[in-house]
Amino acid sequence: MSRIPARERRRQLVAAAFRVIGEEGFAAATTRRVCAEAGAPLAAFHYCFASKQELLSELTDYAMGELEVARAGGAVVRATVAESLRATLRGYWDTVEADPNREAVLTALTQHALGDPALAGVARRQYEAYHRTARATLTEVADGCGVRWRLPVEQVARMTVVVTDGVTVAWLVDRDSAAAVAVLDAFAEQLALLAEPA
Amino acid sequence: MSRIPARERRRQLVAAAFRVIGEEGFAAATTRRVCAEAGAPLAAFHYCFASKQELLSELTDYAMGELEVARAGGAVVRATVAESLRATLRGYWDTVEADPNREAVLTALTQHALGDPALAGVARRQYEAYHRTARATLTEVADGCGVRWRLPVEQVARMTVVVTDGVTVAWLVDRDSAAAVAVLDAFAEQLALLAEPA
DNA sequence: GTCTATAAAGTGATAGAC
DNA sequence: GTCTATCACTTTATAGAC
Repeated sequence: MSRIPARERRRQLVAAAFRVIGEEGFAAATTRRVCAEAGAPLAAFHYCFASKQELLSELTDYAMGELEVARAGGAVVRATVAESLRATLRGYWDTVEADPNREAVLTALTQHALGDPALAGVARRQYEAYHRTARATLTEVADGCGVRWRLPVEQVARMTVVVTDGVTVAWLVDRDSAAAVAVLDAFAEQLALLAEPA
Repeated sequence: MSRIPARERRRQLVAAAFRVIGEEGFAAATTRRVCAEAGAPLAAFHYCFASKQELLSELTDYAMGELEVARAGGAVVRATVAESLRATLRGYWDTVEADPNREAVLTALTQHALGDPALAGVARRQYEAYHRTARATLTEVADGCGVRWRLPVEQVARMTVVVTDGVTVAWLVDRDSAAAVAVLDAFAEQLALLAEPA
């Protein structure tokens, strides 16, 4: 019938798993459910992936890639550091609200990886990517505003990841957007105090 | 054989589920695995609980109770607000490091509840409890130090939950205790700036 | 109340026809 | 390569002996 290349099938299945987990949670992502979502027969699964774990591993890469696309142009430079940080964090927030499922998938993957020793490295790589992104963005903002961080940028980056991650999870639970933005704005002001003229 | 009251059996099974999820992740918590962990036969499960979901619901209450016990005497009052907040947050952190599995279970339950509409209320209640606890602790600290919060205490509480939750998840992933404490200390200083003389 | 044994449904993974 | 049909196993949940 439809002669779809395996490469393309893989992509479809990963994207389908992404949607299923985002909308119905990790437990719903059975091979059957994923194949149905992709419009593929069940058997397609195992001639595209050696195992379900292989799909999950590729899914993590895919989700991180989606993240990188969404976060592109992360740093925003304005007149002051405080304003720049606020705009940057609001930019982050727009990417969350634009696609909440992506965040739900990422937190689900983290959680799953925590329980599975075979995937422990996956969660670590995920957070290292978060930290790397935050570090780059913070450096860009500081450079653009002609300031430097009073603390090691690694530490400021971790604070930022902690806050964005925490805000996101809290929002996934109660969907209180106003509260989320208020926290991010307050954090932007506090972060600005950690900068000094270069 | 062992004539154990159902009430006690329930307690044992909930505690067993708690341990299994904490150590091996949510997916490992099958009825079999939980019963084995509790030293109970498989059939014990269904004359203690109508369904697995009933256990999970009770488990959430149990975990929240454990949390309340661990966090008892949360507020610490010292000479200054900054010192008080730092001591209080470090007290929080001690409870995390003393029993990391409790936190792992709570994040796993949150994650699971996010995907299951039938349990959406569970996650919300969980976070409401977090916010309530944070609000009470922050109020206690402010009163003890003779200051008041510049922002509505609800917002300061949400900031605190965001940070503690974020720090905890990041630590569950990479177990970097020094980084966790550094973030909490920095946050304590920043929070102190949100207080003014009463 | 307590257990062994088993049912009924769902799971990841394959065999084998086309 | 692609699919139908099915395997081997695990899951939640029950029956029925003691």
